[in-house]
Amino acid sequence: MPRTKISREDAIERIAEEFRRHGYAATSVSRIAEATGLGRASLYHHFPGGKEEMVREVFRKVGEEVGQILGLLRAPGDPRERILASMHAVDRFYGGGAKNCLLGSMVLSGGLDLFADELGGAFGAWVDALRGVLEDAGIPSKVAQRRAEDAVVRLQGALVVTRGTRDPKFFQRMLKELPGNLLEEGGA
Amino acid sequence: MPRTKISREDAIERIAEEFRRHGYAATSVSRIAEATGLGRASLYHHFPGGKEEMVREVFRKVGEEVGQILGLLRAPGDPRERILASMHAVDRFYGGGAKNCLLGSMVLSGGLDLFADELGGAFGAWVDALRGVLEDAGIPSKVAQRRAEDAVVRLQGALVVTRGTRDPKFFQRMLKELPGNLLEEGGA
DNA sequence: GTCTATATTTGGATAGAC
DNA sequence: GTCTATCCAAATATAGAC
Repeated sequence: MPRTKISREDAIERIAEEFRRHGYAATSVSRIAEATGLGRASLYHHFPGGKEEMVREVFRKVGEEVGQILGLLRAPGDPRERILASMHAVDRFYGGGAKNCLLGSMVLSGGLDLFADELGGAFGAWVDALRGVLEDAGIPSKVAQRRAEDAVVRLQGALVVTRGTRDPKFFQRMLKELPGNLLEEGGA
Repeated sequence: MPRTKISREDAIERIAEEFRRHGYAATSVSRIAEATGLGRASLYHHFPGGKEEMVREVFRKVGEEVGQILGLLRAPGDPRERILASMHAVDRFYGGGAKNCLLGSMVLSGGLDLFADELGGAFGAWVDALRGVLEDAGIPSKVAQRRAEDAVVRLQGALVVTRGTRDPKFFQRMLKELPGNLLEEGGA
């Protein structure tokens, strides 16, 4: 049998799910121990910095995954195809709406004070990548910026409402309509 | 001088602000004591049920305020005027984007388990009131429902992003554009 | 109604055996 | 790497004097 019951990356993945579900403050180390099956003391062996190191590692891992999605937007190729590919990735990333957004959770759960800069930067990275692909589609920079911001707002809102109502339709619909909203001919 | 330093309703208002800012789990009774100037033991005198009663009272009060706003939507009169009046009220209610949505906070901060039904119902009440005013404006029921849901999603998203980026423009813009989005001629 | 003091529990974190 | 035991701080909550 393996030395460790669970790999570090798998543990971080489970910890991430706890933070997404319950927010920063409500996620106790005991809870994390249960979720990972690792025992409190073992957790401190793997993450000597305690809860703060755990959440930092979660940010790092989630950041990498988001980076993959943004990479799809930045890749060469037809803008519409890039957007559709990224939407597909977003769907998987959020488990079809079942998973919360870590950013949103942290914003509303006491984690904001600790990670204010990271949070602001993450929202900005999304907007920048979306604006870039829209510019590639020939959309003027100012319009592209506005639509990109609107898309991020809708994504966040759909996740919150989906979770609050426990009805995934809000997330699913938003995902389906976003490409059209982003690329439409109209002025706004 | 008055018997009490602060009225019950004023205290609840301040407690609400703490829950909005920090979420349920991160809002300690000590923090509430500071925010209200009431002292921990006094708080338990006013709210024998402790933290849970405090948050219930907050829900009740915020619910009343939201009821006022929804009343503007349900009132007789020109639909556009009713929407504009409610948007103005929403602006005040959220302090121009400075105040978080209690619903959103509770959804992501450990309060969800305790108040799942209330939360779902509150989102539904918003959608129903908005759909009603749009139907009064002659918009078909199905389209009205969809636009109403979209408006609630945008509102929640704008509040999250505004708070995460500490830039009120997301909220302000959403508020300004919502009446047009709701009433536009187009198909969606 | 408010205060001091305190009981009780939980959470974060560490030490040291294995 | 994991475990038991433990420390310490903070949090919820209560008792009782004023």
